Amino acid sequence: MTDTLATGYLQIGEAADRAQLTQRTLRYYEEKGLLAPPTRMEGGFRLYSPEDIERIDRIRQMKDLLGFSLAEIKDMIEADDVRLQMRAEWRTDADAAEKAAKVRRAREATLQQIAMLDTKMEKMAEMRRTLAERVEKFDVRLKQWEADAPAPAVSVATS
Amino acid sequence: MTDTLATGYLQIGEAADRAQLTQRTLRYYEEKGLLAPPTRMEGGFRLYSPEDIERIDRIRQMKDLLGFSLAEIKDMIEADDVRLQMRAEWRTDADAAEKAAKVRRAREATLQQIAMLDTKMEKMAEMRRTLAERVEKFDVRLKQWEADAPAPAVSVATS
DNA sequence: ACAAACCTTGACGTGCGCGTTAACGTTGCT
DNA sequence: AGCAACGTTAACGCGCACGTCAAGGTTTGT
Repeated sequence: MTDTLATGYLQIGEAADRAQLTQRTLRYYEEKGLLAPPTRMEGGFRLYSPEDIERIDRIRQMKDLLGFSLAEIKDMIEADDVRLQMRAEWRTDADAAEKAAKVRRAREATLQQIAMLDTKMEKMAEMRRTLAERVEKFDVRLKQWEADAPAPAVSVATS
Repeated sequence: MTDTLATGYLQIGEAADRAQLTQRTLRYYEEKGLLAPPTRMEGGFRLYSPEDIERIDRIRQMKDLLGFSLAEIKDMIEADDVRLQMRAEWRTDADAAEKAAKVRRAREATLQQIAMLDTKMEKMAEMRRTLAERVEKFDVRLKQWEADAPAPAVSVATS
């Protein structure tokens, strides 16, 4: 229960608990290159920075939401790498326009992710419409069969 | 290339092609109870009705869109069963209010599916917002580093 | 100094969602 | 009747995403 060096760094147990994942999963993600190797204590214990924690949460989010493979997710979070590097390593502007190119690529990748989110959401909206129609047809059938309903009608927004 | 009995019935090959799945996958879905055993020709060849085809497509849609397990999808399409039964077996109203109960359960299930779609879409919208913000931050960084951009700015809707 | 809690790296096991032969039967056309 | 195209079941295999020991090292509190 120690706060792990007073800073926001966490050992793998706490990190796993907070992300609703297991330690095994975090190590596995590291193996697969989804997570950068975190810093370690002298004894070898992993120490996850707040940025690491943030990234872990984003991975879980993408996994739960989109249902992609880890390989696909790995590709998608390259943009995330750049963003996290911007936070830390950025005043170390040794090389010049090379980083700008990186940022541009990250920008493009993010735009593509937005586009794919849009198409997914559009398809889900379509699915929602057909489901709502279906509910209304059920309602019609039910009112057709019986005059009095035990539960009052619950309205469903039709698009 | 024969039209398979002039009606809309399809053999497994054609059915698989249209749904962008393999024959193996269709048989597997049948094994797992996602697909009802279709009618057969005298020799044992599977014949999928238009309703079967429709259902196959819905399963694929759900798999691609939601990223659920087949077991979860199986639960979700119980409501679909009722709907398809309404089309065919429904003038055979031998038992009375028992079917009404079925319809009510299907209705409830469909409502729950709509609710889960809504929460998923909300989360995706949130993700979209953070991605859009991220793009803008990239843009700021880029304009900060260079005065002229080779590609003109592409606007991203902010929520 | 010692124990309890926490961590480490292997390495093997597991469930899912199919892919892939193998061996064989059916259909449709000529 | 024969052949190509299409289908059948059964069984084994495989990659993914971890779960689950095993055997040992580290940290922390007392």
